This record gives sequence, structure tokens and C-alpha cells, in this order.
Amino acid sequence: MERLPHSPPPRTIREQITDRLREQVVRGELAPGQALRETELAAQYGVSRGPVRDAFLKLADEGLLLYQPNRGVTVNSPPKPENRTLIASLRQQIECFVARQGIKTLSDEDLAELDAQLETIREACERNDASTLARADLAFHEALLVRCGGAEFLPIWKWLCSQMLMTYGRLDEYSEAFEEHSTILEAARTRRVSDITSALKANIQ
Amino acid sequence: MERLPHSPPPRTIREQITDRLREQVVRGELAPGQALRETELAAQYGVSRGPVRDAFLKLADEGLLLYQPNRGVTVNSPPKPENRTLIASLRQQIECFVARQGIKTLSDEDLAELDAQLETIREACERNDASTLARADLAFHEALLVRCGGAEFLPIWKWLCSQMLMTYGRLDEYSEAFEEHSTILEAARTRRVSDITSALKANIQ
DNA sequence: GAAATGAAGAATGTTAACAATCTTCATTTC
DNA sequence: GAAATGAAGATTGTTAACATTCTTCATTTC
Repeated sequence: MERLPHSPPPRTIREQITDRLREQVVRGELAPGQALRETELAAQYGVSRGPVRDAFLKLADEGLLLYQPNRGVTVNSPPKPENRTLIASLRQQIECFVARQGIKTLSDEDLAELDAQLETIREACERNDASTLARADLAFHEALLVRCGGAEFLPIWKWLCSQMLMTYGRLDEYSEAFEEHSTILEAARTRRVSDITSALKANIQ
Repeated sequence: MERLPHSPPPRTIREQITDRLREQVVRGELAPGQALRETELAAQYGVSRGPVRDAFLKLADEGLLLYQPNRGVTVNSPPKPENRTLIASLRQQIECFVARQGIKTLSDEDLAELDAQLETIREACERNDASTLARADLAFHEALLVRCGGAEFLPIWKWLCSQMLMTYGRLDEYSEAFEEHSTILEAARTRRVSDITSALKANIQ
């Protein structure tokens, strides 16, 4: 059976564990420096150590966990304050650069997906659901990035986002989130480069 | 037994396989689009599939391999031409930012290590050894980054370097390499921020 | 003849057992 | 008493077998 171009690839156990663990870390549910044991988490999630190890290695690569051979992983600390401005700046530049290049080729289907993502943001704002809002926020930006042809940058973009999430813990500016992303989407519709870059810069910091 | 602060951690099989495979890909020995099979490489390296799988997942994260669940990995293509300027720019900014902050606290020991790295570059230039030169080039920059307190950025820095290496294949400007890195080290010695940033920008592109 | 079906083979995903390394802590030595 | 020694336990690293998914291709159906 042929797989559709934009259909999501099958989610393996490894990916599920990775996502659940990432969320726990960025939410601050695990204190920096805390040791994580493969056996313990494998039992907790009801799987074997294999996928848990894979998740550890990936999250260590993302900078959320600190990995030392034969000595296990610990929860990493948020980035040093003096590095945060650079992190935000790099993310801004990636999104603006990609948007500038791809905004002209956005199809109606692309805009429809962004609209759907914006709707999720709106619902999360209304319900004051910080957890869903954080996910929807990133999903919106990721969709914009991919639809503008910037999929190549996803790995480092996600790294930068993880570092920012570790810093802020959780955002709770419910009202502004919807407004800001609505502005971004409007700019995308009009295809005006200067509008979308300024909207992105206002939102990313 | 206590491990020294700067001593290298033990190299696992996984890391050895990862490094060897990475080198093969950035050297262009494997054509983009070519499929890599776990069983095949495991037999080739004389190990089991486990470490090979770990290497695949890590290199996919670095952007060198393309990974699709249940469908294996293929060698990824170099970044699109229009994205290369951004990639080089991001790497420039990371190195300059970190150098600007850490140059003042460089110890004599730090400068001695950079000197050793520069010596390796000089030898590789003399022998016209492109492979060693490419490694020594990155080792110099990595040492500078780490000694200036920028270890936090290593994951995305390495990602950017891998992408640049994929683009250029191999560099063969033997004479300039030594000169440029010599200039960088001199600037580090004098602790002049403007000197080191301009030297880095001249070298990274 | 073209598309749909399905079984065989090959690849990856997961598991559990074994091997190697590290940590801990009681013991020894000075 | 402080440092070195070493054995026991715990943890990660690796392996090989099993489970699942995907690809291929001969067969069937229209």
C-alpha cells in the first residue's frame, strides 16, 4: 500500500516513550540533576529497556538529558542565562528565513492546516490549558516551517525549542498566544514578507 | 576511581560505529539516496545490530541519514543551495557569540590545547592530508567552543558542521587552513573580541 | 491487459538474557 | 583516623532470538 505524502509515519514505541519523557522534562516534573534509570522507566511504561534507551539517547542529543557512558543519564539543567538570547535569536532567524523563502508558494491546503492549528491554540487559550497550548504553539510553528520548505532545519529547530521550553517552564499568557499566532497566519495569507517576519519576531522570545 | 574533569569518556562500540559511518557519509563515499541495512553493516563491522541501529538513529538526528520507521535509513542529500548561507551564518554566530563571552577567561592550559590542535592542522597541511585536515579543523573549533564555555551548543553546532561538510565534500585549501586558524589563535591570545570574531567569520563560510 | 489480492521473503522493532562497567561499602593497611 | 583495597550489588552495553511491518511478485479477478 502506498503511503500518502503528508500522512504521519507510524509511531513506534520508541517515539511514544521519547515524546512522553520529553514532555515530563520540559514541564519541569523532573528536577535537574535527577538520575533516570532504564529499568525503572521501562517497568513504569510497561516496555523493555530497548525503547527507553533509544529515548534516552535521543533526548540527550536534544540537550534535555545529560548522558555519560556506563553511568546513565540525568536531567539536564536549563541553558545558562547568558546563552538564552542567542538561542531565541537563532530560532527567530531560522523561522524568518524559511518563511521569507516559502511564503509565496503556500497552497490553500497549507493555509488550511495552519488554520486548524490556530483553532487548537484558540481552544487551549479559552480553557486555560497550558499543557495543550504549549504543544499547539509548537505544532503551529512546525507546520509553518515544514510547509514553507524548511523541513531540513527541523532537528536544530526542535533543539532550540526544547532549550527555550526548559527555560520558561510553562507559558501562561493565554490571551496573547492566540492573538500573536493569528497575526502570523494573517501575514502568511497576504504573502507579505515584512509582515510575517515582524510577526514571528514578536512571538519568538 | 574518580575520572578527571577533561579526560575523554570511554568510547562505546556505538560511538565508534557512529563516527566511522559519519565519516563515510561526509566524505561522500556513500551516494545520497542509497539504502543502508542494519544487518549488512553489522556484519561488515563485526558487531550486532544494536550499536548499528543506535548509530543510524543518531546520524538521522544529525541530518546525515534519512530515517523512516519500519523502512530503514537512506543517505540524505546535502542541504538545498538556498539554505547554505543560513547554515554557515548560524555557525558563525554561535562561535562568535561564545568566543566573545569566554575569551577573557581562557587559561594557559586552554591556549596550550588550541596550540596542539593548530599543530595537527599544520602537519595535515604539509602532508596534503585532506581527511586529517577536515578532522583537525573541526577539532580546533570544537576545542575553542568548549573552552570558551559553549559546550551547551555542541549538538546544534555539530549538526551545522555536518551539513556544511556534506555540501563541500572535502576541502583542499591546504595553505589557507593553517593561516586562518593561526590568526584565530593569535586573536584568542590577545583577548581582543573584534579580532577573534572577524577571524572566525573569515574562516567559517 | 490492468488492477487487486495474498503469500513468501526480507527488513526493522522489541524483547530478554548475558557481558562489561561502575558504584557502594565493609575491610585492610599505613 | 585516612587512604587504599576488593568483593557484592546495581546499572548500562551488547547480543541474539522473536515479533511486527514492509516489500516483492506471482496469482487472481475484472
